[in-house]
Amino acid sequence: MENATSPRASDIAYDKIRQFVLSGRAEPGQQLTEEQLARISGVSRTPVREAVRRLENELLIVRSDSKRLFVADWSADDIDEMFVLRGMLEGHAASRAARNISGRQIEELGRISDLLDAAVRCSPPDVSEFLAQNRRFHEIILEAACSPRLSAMLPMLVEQPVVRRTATQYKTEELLQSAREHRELIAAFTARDSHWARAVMTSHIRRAFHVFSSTAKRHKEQRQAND
Amino acid sequence: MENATSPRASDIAYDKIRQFVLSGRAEPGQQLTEEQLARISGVSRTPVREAVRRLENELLIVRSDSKRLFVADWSADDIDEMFVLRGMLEGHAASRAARNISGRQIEELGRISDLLDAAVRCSPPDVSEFLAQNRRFHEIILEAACSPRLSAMLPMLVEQPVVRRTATQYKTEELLQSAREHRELIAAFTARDSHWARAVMTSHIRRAFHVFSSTAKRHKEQRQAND
DNA sequence: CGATAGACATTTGTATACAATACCGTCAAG
DNA sequence: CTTGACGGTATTGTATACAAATGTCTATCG
Repeated sequence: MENATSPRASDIAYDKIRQFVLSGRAEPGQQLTEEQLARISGVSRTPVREAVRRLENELLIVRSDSKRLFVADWSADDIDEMFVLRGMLEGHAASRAARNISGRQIEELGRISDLLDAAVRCSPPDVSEFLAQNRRFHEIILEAACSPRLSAMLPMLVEQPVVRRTATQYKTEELLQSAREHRELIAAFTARDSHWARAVMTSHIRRAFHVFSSTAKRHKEQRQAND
Repeated sequence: MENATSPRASDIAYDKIRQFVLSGRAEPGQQLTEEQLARISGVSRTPVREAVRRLENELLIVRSDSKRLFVADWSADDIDEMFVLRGMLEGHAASRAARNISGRQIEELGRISDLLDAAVRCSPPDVSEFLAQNRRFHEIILEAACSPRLSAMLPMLVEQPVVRRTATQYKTEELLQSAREHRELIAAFTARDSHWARAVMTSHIRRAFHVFSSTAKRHKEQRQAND
């Protein structure tokens, strides 16, 4: 089990800075100084630097030509590609998971799937609960995939702002479809069918992309209409 | 006094430690202490820690249950998967590159390809030169792919020991085939055919995998025969 | 004899001070 | 005006000292 409240100052810094960036309190492109981040997270610059390294690796923070820190700013192309890569890698993870997953893990996925259904079925749908369980679901698959490399690479493709923006825009029918896909994944795992699992997962991510990009477009149009 | 130029100490540490690990002076699974690494790289522990973070991210170094450092030890499955992921990601990079690559970059690839041919054709083939130019070739494609994410992820899949072990085992015919594939990639880029580029690249990596795994097997048999 | 608590040694984590470097406004020369 | 050199200021980089934690060994008790 993971320890959420880690005593390491560098982990505290990581969480706080990540939160700071993802919550939107920091503008994309804005400069960040180590000292400012140290103040925000309540520790000294040393652990902040370690945290920044990690965030930099996830491309949430970028370093300028020389060493100054800025909040990352993603282009439309960046986001498109994130989904493409996620499709490939999560598809691969699902494929591996289908070969390695334990009965216990499949049961766990079933329980989570029940919670997902519950979150969708109440009215209004509990999107935040849906997101939390969705994340757990994907984490278990990643774990079952038994690949340190995937575990290292996927976090940089599953940035919260995109995830959140996607799911908060789901209509109920879309959430239901998503829940159905989770069920189908479980079926593929139960059958130990790696091709099936890969295909379902790829399509799952791909659909999320289209939901995302259509709502992003709608948003943009609304912004332009307000000017 | 150590260095005429003044690159960052953390970069020096990164290079030295990486070298130390990859050169085989460090046994897989061996423990590394920060102080030892500081001695090796001639800087203090602070930059060493930053270097270690990077190497840890590339999975060249791993952290134990609690925070002690060890030289990574790859299983056969790890290596298999590295090649699978490389195939996917480099294939994707080639696909993107086919859409974005500039004329200048294609010319550059042509020049490198000439050097590759030259390295293969002399006798005995200059494997080390081949490797260097091969790396440049792939770097240019990665650059042309214009994807910070790919640029961040691929380094953790292209670990020198595997690359070196693969290429040093190439027979001349295999090197020639590799050079031919590079030419075909250039053709695909010139035609701006992203599907072609992806297919050639995927097959290129896949073939490297089989060369690698067959020679690894041969090595293992020889070792067993010696016992 | 085995288990275990506790002291000691080793290693990692953090804060701070100071050094090196990059940025930016100012001013002088062309 | 533009340009380029200069210097002050802000920011990052490094070393060191010390704190916290982890591992290990031994002595003692059951």
